[in-house]
Amino acid sequence: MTFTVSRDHIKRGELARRSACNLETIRYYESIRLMPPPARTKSGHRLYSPENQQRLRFILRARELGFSIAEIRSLLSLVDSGSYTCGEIHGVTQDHLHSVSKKITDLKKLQRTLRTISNDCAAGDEPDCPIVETLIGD
Amino acid sequence: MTFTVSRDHIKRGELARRSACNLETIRYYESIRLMPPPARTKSGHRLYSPENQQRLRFILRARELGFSIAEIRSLLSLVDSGSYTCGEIHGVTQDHLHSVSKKITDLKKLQRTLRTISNDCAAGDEPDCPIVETLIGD
DNA sequence: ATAAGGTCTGTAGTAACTACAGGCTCAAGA
DNA sequence: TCTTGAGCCTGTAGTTACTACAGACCTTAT
Repeated sequence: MTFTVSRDHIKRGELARRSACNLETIRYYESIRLMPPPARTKSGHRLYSPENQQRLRFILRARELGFSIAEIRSLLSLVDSGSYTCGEIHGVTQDHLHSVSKKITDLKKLQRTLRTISNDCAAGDEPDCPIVETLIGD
Repeated sequence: MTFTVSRDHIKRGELARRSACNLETIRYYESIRLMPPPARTKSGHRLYSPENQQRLRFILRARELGFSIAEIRSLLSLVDSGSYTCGEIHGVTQDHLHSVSKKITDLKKLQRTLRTISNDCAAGDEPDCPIVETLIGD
């Protein structure tokens, strides 16, 4: 068993390097219980099993897709339960997709407003600026 | 002068109400020096002058346009200098506009990816989910 | 006079990390 | 073997832009 451990298990720095994740982030995920407490060497260094490594990859991929920690926690607890359905996972994904779509809508509105007020401005050397007028208001 | 003060000046609660701003946010803006330290009553209650009120409106409008505190600080210091040009204000606005546009681009890419993986999923009662497969990876 | 509500200060909490400081431990070269 | 530099450990503070208390004081109306 110890043989297996020393063969497959890697330390935090190596895990960070392989997964292109910040070193401290791994410890952070452990502190918020997204990652389980890993095995340790006699002197206290963390040792990550292949399962640990796969779990971190899962988290990082979900993060790249913009899932929040709370959403990742939902996804993980579904997967951890061992009896999730496609529909449950799909639900979490759809919720996230809707929030992304809403953000896009909001930002586009902002973009239009900014373009409008920016176009009103000649961007010259004049000391009066219509953008400032807009911000000061009536 | 004291006459003018008691007539035009309002307290924090009233300012919050009139500007539809959270009460604590006003104090926060003072703490980070976006708002100047206002006059006080003898017993220490804050009294906001019309200029103070205008400044808060400026900040809130800029915030609605998505400007960060740092950007609002830039805008305000330009205005405070008394000798800003249209071009300078336009520059800050354009920078912000570009960051908004970039966020939209990034979110759209995310949206496409999420739609793709979401569409791969039948969302049924099956225990195998292609979304999970994607997240676990190879 | 008293009760209710407004204001004061300082501090802690939010999301999701990131970056230290100060102290061990480990591995490789002289 | 000794040393030295890299890596790892813990705990804590900083980031953004607020928001929400607690406990004390002030103000206003009845």
